[in-house]
Amino acid sequence: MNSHAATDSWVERAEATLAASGHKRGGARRAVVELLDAQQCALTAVEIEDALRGERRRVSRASVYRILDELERLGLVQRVETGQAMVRYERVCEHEEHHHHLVCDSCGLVMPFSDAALESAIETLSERVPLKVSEHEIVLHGSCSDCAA
Amino acid sequence: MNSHAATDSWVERAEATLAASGHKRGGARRAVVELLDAQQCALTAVEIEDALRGERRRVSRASVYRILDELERLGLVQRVETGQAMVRYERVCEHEEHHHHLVCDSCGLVMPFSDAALESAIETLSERVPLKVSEHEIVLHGSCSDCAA
DNA sequence: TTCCGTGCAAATCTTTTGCACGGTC
DNA sequence: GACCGTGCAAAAGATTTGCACGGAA
Repeated sequence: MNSHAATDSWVERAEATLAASGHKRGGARRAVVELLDAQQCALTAVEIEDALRGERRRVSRASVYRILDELERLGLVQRVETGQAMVRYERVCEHEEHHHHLVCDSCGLVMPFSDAALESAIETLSERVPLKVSEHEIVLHGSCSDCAA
Repeated sequence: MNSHAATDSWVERAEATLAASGHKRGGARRAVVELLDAQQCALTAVEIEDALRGERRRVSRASVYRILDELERLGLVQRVETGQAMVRYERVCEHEEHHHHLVCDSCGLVMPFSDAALESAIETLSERVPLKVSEHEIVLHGSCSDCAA
């Protein structure tokens, strides 16, 4: 029934990957997965808990952390370290442009950005470095338009 | 006696900046400053505490955090988020090349690197982005030569 | 029926804070 | 002598873990 076309949504891929790795379904995890799929940018565990409490169904914070942990292990989400108190998480899309983050140190706003020149510099660089590079994270800090005004 | 030439060491600049901002001297802070000056790369608060316990003089962890916090506020050290449990800190040198970090996710090793093309990509990019960029942090994750072997 | 997913509460770990004492200016 | 720097212990905040129950297979 399910297609395996390149247009599969992230939710579908997540569910499939979870099933393939021997997980049963669960209401809390489904809610988290659907919430993450609807996001523009990275969320903290607490933000996820709060969003779900109002919207879909209540999910305990412990479950949020456990679910994020498992999704990360399966490569479905990635951690984003913004230098703020809490770690953020966002879905990893196969067919989408790789992006990084802008952080406003004044109000905490986090925005995504992407830049081809930057990616290419990273790629070139990765081969000259004494590390078998698997991932990279870039965060620009500063003041957003509102805060700089 | 002290010169103010461009060859002033980081320790000297740190002491001068601290004095200028109204700080008295203190044995714990001097020990932390000297330890940081001797480092090749970023340390955690706990690593600093441990290193000092053996070497110079015992410094309480609370003091380590307070000292790092103050040094960061004065622009003398910078935080490095490696995605590991604890934040790392390293001195900021005026006359030294800006650098970033390689992190081995397997053994935790942290190494510095620098790359002109990367910096230039960041610089160009910073002007096109909806954020008044003040700093940037780049971390490459992977396996070091030992762990990849 | 078996075992996983989840909630709750307690534990753990990192970082911060309150308070008192001793040193610097 | 006034005030800052520091240690100690407790607090605070984020994340993890132990345990028991209910739901999925």
